[in-house]
Amino acid sequence: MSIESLVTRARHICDVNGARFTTIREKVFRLLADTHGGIGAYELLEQLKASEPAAKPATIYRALDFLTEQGFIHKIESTNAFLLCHHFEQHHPAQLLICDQCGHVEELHSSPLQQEFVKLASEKGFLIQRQTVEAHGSCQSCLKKASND
Amino acid sequence: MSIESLVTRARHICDVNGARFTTIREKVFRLLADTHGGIGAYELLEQLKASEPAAKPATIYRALDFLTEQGFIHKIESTNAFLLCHHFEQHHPAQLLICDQCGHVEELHSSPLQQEFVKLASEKGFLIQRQTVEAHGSCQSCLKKASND
DNA sequence: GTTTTTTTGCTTCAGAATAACAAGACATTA
DNA sequence: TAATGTCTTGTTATTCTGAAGCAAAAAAAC
Repeated sequence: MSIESLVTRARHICDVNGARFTTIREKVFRLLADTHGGIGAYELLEQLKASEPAAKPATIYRALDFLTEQGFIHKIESTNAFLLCHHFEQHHPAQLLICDQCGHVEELHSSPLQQEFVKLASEKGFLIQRQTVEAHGSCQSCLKKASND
Repeated sequence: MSIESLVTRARHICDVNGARFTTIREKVFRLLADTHGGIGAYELLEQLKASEPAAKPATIYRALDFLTEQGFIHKIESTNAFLLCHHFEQHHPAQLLICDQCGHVEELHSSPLQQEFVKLASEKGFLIQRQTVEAHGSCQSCLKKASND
């Protein structure tokens, strides 16, 4: 999936939603798209400053808020990082597998897990509005590397 | 479950582990036990200062680190808060239901959900070492209240 | 073309967490 | 019990994360 294609899709969704995909928002979107794993707000800010020297923390956080509202990104709560979602056509809960060795993050959308969680909550009379499901550990390629040592 | 009973159990586990349940650690433990939901480190610090005026952020964070190592508390990643666990005899992954209305947090330990997550990860070749499973929404009693309006 | 809404610029501040080093308390064992 | 080593706490500073508030600018609506 090329960055340009992601940008085009994002722009289209903004049009539909009557939201404005401004220059700054697009730049932050592209920076996120260039990142293979999650990236912190302040690291994003450093990168944004290359083309927007006046950028301040509020600049980034406002862009991140916007991108979150549009469903373009997920926040990784356990690391305070942000991750571009590649399937943002509809909002969806996700499960994240975060590799502590290489930093790679894999995004999953398991219905069984999702349903199990909702069911579990409803048994307690709890209505889920949003959720955070994250695992830390080792990804396949890091496990392979480790076993070769 | 009374606070004294929790303290006794915690002290016993520390003895077994050869860890020291010092005054400060016990005080922080008790403050956590007095809280019905999660509580932030700095709010905890404010409360601790009542009996330990010299306490500083490091005081709290060190105590929290210790209590985490012993398995006495969970961190709520999505709110940067800490929660006393009432079943700390063995370390275990937990699922948290966090009510955004009243702040109540319910801790669950569902094996099916747990197993589903591990299975899902292993299908991707991912080995889970620790996890964060949190839901935000409305608890039963808040839903009931809302329906009476 | 004026008004209204949204976005951005800018400063400040609050909350969260760690680093580094000194000082004190505790445990060990000689 | 005195000396030693380890663990815990005191203290200061600093970094990271995130939000609040208000003015200026840009875009949309009328």
